[in-house]
Amino acid sequence: MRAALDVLRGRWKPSILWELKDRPRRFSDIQCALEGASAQSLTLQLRQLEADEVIIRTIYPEIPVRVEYHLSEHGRTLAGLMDQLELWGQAHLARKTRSGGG
Amino acid sequence: MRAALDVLRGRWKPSILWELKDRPRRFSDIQCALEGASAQSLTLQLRQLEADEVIIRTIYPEIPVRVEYHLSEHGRTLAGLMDQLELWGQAHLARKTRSGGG
DNA sequence: CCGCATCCTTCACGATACTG
DNA sequence: CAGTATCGTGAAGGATGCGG
Repeated sequence: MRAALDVLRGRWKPSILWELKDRPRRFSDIQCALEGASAQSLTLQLRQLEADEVIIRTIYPEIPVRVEYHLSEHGRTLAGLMDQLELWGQAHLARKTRSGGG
Repeated sequence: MRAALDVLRGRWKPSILWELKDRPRRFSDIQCALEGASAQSLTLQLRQLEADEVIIRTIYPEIPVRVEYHLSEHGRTLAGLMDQLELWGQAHLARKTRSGGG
């Protein structure tokens, strides 16, 4: 439990997994999708996820250089949980709407 | 997604859900189980979870007073995810062991 | 385009003292 | 036993400037 929380520790980690869930993404794609995250934070958290073998980083030595991130098999199972978490979030919002609006 | 992350935001929230997963717990029980959490932090996070209707607070006006917390139905589904997260954490630790041990 | 180093702000958490 | 108010700490994150 502690270990899992540690892997997810960070403002953007869950969202990063969410973004990589269906397809690989470029650095700038992720930054755009996570509107509000600075390049510095993103890089750091990306590196940590990579160190935890949750995501894989691929460099394409083109000009300009292109870098893509995708989930490892290990990371895919974790992203699946993010999926469920998102569903729970939707139910939670629906509940709050009823509570606040009615 | 954002909504779900917001509900879980806090050092001890996931662990609190974890503790309440199977049975109701008293304030001091939780504080003991989460060894390292101060009463102040615990109170705050408990209140927030209560505001999000994830947990329910029950006061027994005995002497000394007794307070119990238990999951709402809504919270139970979230705690279920914590359960899965814990399983993932175990797999992750096993992987790291292999990685570290060679 | 990608990534890193540095500086600064934010804020969540912990320790303490006190109430009922 | 449970909860509240206040103060201090430290880590996480954001802005900026530079290099490949």
